[in-house]
Amino acid sequence: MDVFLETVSALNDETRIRLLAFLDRHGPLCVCDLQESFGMIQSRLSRHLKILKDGGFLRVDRCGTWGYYSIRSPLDRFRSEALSEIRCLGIELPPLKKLSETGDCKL
Amino acid sequence: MDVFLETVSALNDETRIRLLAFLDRHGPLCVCDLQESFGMIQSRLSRHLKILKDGGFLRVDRCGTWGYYSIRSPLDRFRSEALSEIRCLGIELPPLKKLSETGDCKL
DNA sequence: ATAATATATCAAGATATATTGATATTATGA
DNA sequence: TCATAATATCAATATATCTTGATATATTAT
Repeated sequence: MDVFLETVSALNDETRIRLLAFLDRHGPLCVCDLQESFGMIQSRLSRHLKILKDGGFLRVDRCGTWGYYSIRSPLDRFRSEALSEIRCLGIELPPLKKLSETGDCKL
Repeated sequence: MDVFLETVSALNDETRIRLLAFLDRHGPLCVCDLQESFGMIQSRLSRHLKILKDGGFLRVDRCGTWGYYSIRSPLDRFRSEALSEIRCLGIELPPLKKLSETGDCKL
């Protein structure tokens, strides 16, 4: 029950749905990229990304001081169905503004 | 986005998850049956049932003064997958205490 | 018509979640 | 080592949701 509720409550926020849609479209991004793209302050993004990660939707690849967030793969049936729903919503997303470089990190 | 959020937030409550599991198991029940089975006050149940109905999970069949709630059928993919998850949670449910009678109503 | 029953809705207080600004942590480069 | 940059966490406030008791609506029985 707790795990399911954690998954559901991760979905229960418009900001997080938009972040999922954005990461689904633009692949691994770090907090500063999202900060620039969405015009949100860093602590807000960091918090929502943690909730999405704990909810089983995202993975993080650390690369020095950068943390690259991306959709976890494979997703289980429920989370994957949730992502399909989100794809079908036709959400308007901001343009990607990428500041970070992957350098020699393997993503 | 609004419809999806309404669906997700309907799932985002332990009481409602238990109600879904209970109605899934025991078929159409009215508020007074659930009140007796769960030992909850009527206004609380009525509110949660409305949220589940608005979220697309339940239907209501009126039968005089009784309102019989049951899982809507067919459910779309996402809601159906959510219900599957709930079935797999192995939630402990209270025993059914049925007060109402369907009489000549067609359920 | 009146009383009794089932349900829905409302208002107030309690609890949870989101947002912000400040601070802490960690890694990189001079 | 020291300064800088990216990220995470904390504390305070704002906002949303849940619970409860009271009231309103609607149907049935007397």
